[in-house]
Amino acid sequence: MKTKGKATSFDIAHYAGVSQSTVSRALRNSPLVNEETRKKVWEIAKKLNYKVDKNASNLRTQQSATLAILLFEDPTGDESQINPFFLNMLGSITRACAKEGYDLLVSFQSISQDWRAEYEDSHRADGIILLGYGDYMDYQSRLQNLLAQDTKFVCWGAKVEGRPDLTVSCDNYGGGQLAAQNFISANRTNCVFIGDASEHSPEFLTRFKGFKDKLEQHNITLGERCVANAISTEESGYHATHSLLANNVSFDALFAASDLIAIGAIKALKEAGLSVPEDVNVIGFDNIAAANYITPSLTTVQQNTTLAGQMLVQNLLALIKGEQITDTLLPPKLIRRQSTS
Amino acid sequence: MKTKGKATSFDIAHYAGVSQSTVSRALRNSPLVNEETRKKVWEIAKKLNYKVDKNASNLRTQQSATLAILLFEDPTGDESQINPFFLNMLGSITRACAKEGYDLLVSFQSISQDWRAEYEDSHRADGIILLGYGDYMDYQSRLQNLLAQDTKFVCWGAKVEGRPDLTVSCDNYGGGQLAAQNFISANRTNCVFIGDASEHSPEFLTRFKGFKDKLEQHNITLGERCVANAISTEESGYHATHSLLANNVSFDALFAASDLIAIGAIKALKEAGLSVPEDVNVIGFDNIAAANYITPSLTTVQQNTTLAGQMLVQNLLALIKGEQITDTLLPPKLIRRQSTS
DNA sequence: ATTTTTTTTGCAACCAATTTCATAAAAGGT
DNA sequence: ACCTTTTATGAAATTGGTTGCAAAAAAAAT
Repeated sequence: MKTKGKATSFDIAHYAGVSQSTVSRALRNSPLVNEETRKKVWEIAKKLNYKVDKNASNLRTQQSATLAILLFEDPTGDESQINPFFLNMLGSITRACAKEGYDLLVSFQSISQDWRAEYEDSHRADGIILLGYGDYMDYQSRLQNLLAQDTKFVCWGAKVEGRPDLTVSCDNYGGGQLAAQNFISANRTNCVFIGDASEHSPEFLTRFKGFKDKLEQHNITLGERCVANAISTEESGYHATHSLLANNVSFDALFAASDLIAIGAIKALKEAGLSVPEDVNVIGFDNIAAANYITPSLTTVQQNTTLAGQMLVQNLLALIKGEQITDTLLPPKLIRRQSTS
Repeated sequence: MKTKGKATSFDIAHYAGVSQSTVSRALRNSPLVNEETRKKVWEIAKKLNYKVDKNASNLRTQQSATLAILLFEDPTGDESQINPFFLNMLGSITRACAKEGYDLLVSFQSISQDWRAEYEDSHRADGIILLGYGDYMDYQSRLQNLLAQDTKFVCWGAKVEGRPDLTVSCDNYGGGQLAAQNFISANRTNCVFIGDASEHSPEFLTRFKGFKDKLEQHNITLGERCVANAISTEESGYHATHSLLANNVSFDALFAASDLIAIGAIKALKEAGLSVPEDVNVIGFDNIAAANYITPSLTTVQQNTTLAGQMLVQNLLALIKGEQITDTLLPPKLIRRQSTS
């Protein structure tokens, strides 16, 4: 038994002495075909090493059993390094997809450029997952576009009031509160926040709000001078902390909007002769692998990436099925390590 | 202008008052169509937000502009953590694909199970990239299968004599030599190696060989007792080093087959009251992010993941085009940090 | 033996593009 | 004006499955 090129269902039909439709039915285990026939067809299919042509199949059925993920690059534009947190998310999303029998198309996107969010339009994918920090203000009109085209998609990240996209996110507000509570318990009341606390980074802003509100509940106010802007990189965290110190802001507790920022901050503190946690308590956000490796190891608000991946996929699939779904908020968890006392 | 459902080329044809064939040609910028017609078609296409249906297109052209990557899980079976080195590779491969205008299908695979390497057979992808450590002996027959089916694929990892697959890999032998050379220069001659130095992990074995050969060139022999078996995890590295110490093997230089192993090793050394680098010099392999964050920071043999991703994609595309390609060996580079003196 | 019901099967339309081939229209040459 | 060449277009076949519909075959009921 031999074939030139790839075997098709017609080849099988020929060898099995049945029609091609019957082959198709047999292979999809349709109850319409006789048990014997089914067996014969499967046997021959295996012998010919036949595989359904997904293009043909998808074309006919108008679906693809594939999801796409758009990863928005960090604003750094740094070619070499990808934010480890998102790499983690990518891993868990891939796993979640596999579990549901879906394939995953991966694509990196520059925020600045036009999205190549054509996957769903071009029938490559049944739905899209959007993932990434960055200036969310840019997204707005594009999200509207996706909605207008009735594209199925879910976003990772903060829910923004008035934005109609479906999101899965960590409870950033609660996470900020956790950090504040920890400082309060340790009686560290001279707090600073490092990170972009503007509407350009809704996640960071929400973390900041939770942090600030919890502090205020305990009559601690966070002055303007106690907030230093930073994007989610080590360098940015380093510089922000550095300038804070240069401005003679004194503090004994530092909450960073992300672990990378925290790592940079610790470096700046050390260089300034301050010790962590004795002089300054530090808490980060994400719980990336490095948080456990640095010295002192970093206390941080963990985002459950495994669960996040699962929920993103699950919600997207539900959305595709036409079910009514709502935004999902995942509980954060404080991982205590050496950087807090 | 409105459409129910997605617009097709027929819709455009209708609005443009031309045939569907002409629309297809116009959109693909065929020189066969008149400039005016082309413009009109493009305009209408944009207005209708038309996107070529990839399923139909791929079905007809028998190609997909998509590559697939199979990531083999670490033998640990640990659900939560993915080897950061491979995550990095995934990132750089994704980038390389994007640069070449290809999409990437990602799939995690358990080595134990049957591969779902059907992407190419089922016309989902034009070629496959295989990535992962693990027991390569298992792969053998499966690789043969792929070859028999004329599937286009390239592997990341050590070239194994007699195995006919095309590989892109780091010069592991040279990397091992680099490590040895460094120890020799520092006059550290009581060396040990941690990692699976068997044919089950050809990469590790090659690193070991390079290490051992270079030492022997300087009349230093590496006894059997100086090799401790470990897979590529922190825990495994910890335990291997621990048992080495328990067996009273004394050494002043340790070469780990991977950074994760090295990190575990350093932990074990510290616990045994040994200091790094004073008592023991440690060198790892990979240069994962954590290598830079641990204390002392880890001297390691860097694998250039960016280049690796590019070469994998580049070679695979060449292979698909039918070009003659050869195995690629990438130069390793020693990154000196605090763990060596 | 005949009718009714159930189980299997095949024909052919369909999905949305690409591409070959034939042909019409326009341009160029004498 | 007539023939040749060039340019632009459309009709229709093709890709490999899936599925509605009609019909044949088998089983059950009368």
